[in-house]
Amino acid sequence: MENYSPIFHYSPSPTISSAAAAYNSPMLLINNELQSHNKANTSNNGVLGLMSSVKLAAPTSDIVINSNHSQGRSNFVGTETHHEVKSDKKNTEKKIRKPKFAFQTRSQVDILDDGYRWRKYGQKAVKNNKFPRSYYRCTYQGCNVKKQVQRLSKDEEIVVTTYEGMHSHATEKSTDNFEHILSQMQIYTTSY
DNA sequence: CGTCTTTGACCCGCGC
DNA sequence: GCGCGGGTCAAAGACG
Repeated sequence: MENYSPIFHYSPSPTISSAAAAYNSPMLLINNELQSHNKANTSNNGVLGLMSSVKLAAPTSDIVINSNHSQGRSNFVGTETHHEVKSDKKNTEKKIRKPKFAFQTRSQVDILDDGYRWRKYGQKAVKNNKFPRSYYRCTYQGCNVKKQVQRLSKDEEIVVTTYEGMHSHATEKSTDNFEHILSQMQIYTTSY
């Protein structure tokens, strides 16, 4: 697999979408023209039907972002979960909760470029799913953000990307397209 | 040669 | 306690 392509041409934008900014969470660039690896023949313009249906989901949710386009196809549903993590290995059983943020995306490529650099550190077969789940960590020094990428076996075009943690740095790339999408989103918060 | 992926082993929590 | 499933580590290999 290749590295992330450094070529990104999103037009500059002065503002950051409120949703992603609120979470201080990685911004998903819903734009896969940069998916240079050829898992699927990306001979089209790189849209790959991504924009047609984007969803966000997670097993447990605190925050749900949902937006239904008038055509009923631009579905954008987001959930943020909190994951308990031990801060120390010893008796400091201080479990801190890390925010989790899962995107469910209809795409033929597994890896959605969100502007950050990720290093893959694991891959596991998932039960009841013929596709493996991949584990990535942000390579920025001191940034401990992780993400998981998983394709549903129910619907092979659905890719679930789960972010965990908050980036301590900015992306190197513009987040324009995502902002455009997020501008159409509504945010619903639910408490559990 | 440095960076990143691959992949089996290992660890840990949880349910039985 | 044991087995299973999910998550991580780390050595080895691939690649630019």
